[in-house]
Amino acid sequence: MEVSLSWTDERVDLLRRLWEDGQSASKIAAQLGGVTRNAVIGKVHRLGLAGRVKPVAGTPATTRKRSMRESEPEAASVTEIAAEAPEPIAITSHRPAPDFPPVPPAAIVDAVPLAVSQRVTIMDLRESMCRWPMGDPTTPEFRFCGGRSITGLPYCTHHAQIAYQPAAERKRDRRVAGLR
DNA sequence: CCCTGATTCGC
DNA sequence: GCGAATCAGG
Repeated sequence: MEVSLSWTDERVDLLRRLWEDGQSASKIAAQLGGVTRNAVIGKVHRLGLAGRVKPVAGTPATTRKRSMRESEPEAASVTEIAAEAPEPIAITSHRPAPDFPPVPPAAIVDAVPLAVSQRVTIMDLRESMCRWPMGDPTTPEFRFCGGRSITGLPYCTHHAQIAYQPAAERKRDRRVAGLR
């Protein structure tokens, strides 16, 4: 049967946690899988938990940009008033985020479909590079994927999908290598 | 150029 | 309700 990747309770719940945890929409999308960051943002708004980082009133960033598609010179009202409103929200100090699986299960490490990457040694590994382990870490032949990693995550988009498969989907969802 | 979230609107 | 396209900004 086809598991339609929609906003199930589980996925919405995960979305909530990650968002409130300060994760960016693109990272959340990468971990959810099957959705774009736009989808995530859209959902976040629909859930009513948007406006995470609220700039203090008076900040240039507060300047509301409306009328993108519509050149209608609408009088600013609700939006601006809302922007002026006091912030009851106590800014929860930056949590380094409980972070997720540091390393993928050894099981898949062996089954890694090395194909796209160039593989680098730990010497050449940079912050922006995928840390997906390839080979036996105890041997000098050990390498990392080295592909362009999602900022904030240790893996490239390809390996992130493998490492962060939602438990719900994982059991039968094998679309690992087939995204856009 | 990389990224961020915000908004609109056709579906 | 959903999310691509778009916008605005860092």
